[in-house]
Amino acid sequence: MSQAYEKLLLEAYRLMLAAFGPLNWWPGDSPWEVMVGAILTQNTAWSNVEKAIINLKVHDMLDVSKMAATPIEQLAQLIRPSGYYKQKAKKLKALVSFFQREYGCDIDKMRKEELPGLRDKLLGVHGIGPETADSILLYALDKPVFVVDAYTKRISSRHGIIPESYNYYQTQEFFEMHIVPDVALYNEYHALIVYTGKEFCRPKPRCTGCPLERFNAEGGAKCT
DNA sequence: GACCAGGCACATC
DNA sequence: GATGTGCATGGT
Repeated sequence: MSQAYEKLLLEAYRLMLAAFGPLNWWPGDSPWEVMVGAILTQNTAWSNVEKAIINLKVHDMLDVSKMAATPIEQLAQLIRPSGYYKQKAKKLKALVSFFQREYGCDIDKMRKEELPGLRDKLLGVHGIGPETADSILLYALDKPVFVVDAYTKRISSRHGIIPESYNYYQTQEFFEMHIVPDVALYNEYHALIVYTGKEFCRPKPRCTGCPLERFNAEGGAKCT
């Protein structure tokens, strides 16, 4: 483990936490709601996901067996505000089947499973890719997995911490290599990155006021 | 009206 | 294994 990167990443965390945190993620009342939210938020603003989840709740559809019994077209209409609604309805159905088949809808049974295997099983479900799998592992199942998203890559590459060319797994390995595996820490770290990214690290950057401005100078890299 | 949002599956090379 | 494309709503 590189001491320098360890220190750098903890300092970035400290700065973001001082500015915004703690954020107490994931916004959801139950592990199942977290899993559903993880699908719905794919490439979508969370405000739109909230509308879809409210629809599900109002129709008493945030329930595994009821979701299973509901026609996919009806499910799709309920989640329409979250965008890509036909695809996401199919993905939710796949998640429901998986949760029923593998765990009998028992979240504790799922939580007891070991990491490499559990992750691979999630990745085998239609609609669950690396980020969705890791979000579920960390935020619904309390596994010490560092979640990488567009903001994670953008922020860390703009600050010169990782090369822009790093893919999901290279980025994840870097963070997990330099930050001690701790569920609460990984939880808050990812939340802070997303929050900071939303505010200050958009594709067309305007980084004034970013809590990592001081970090720029110290790290020798600019958020351009 | 353009751009963006807490990706993924699938086709193609 | 890397790269390109379709998917869709709602806020700024």
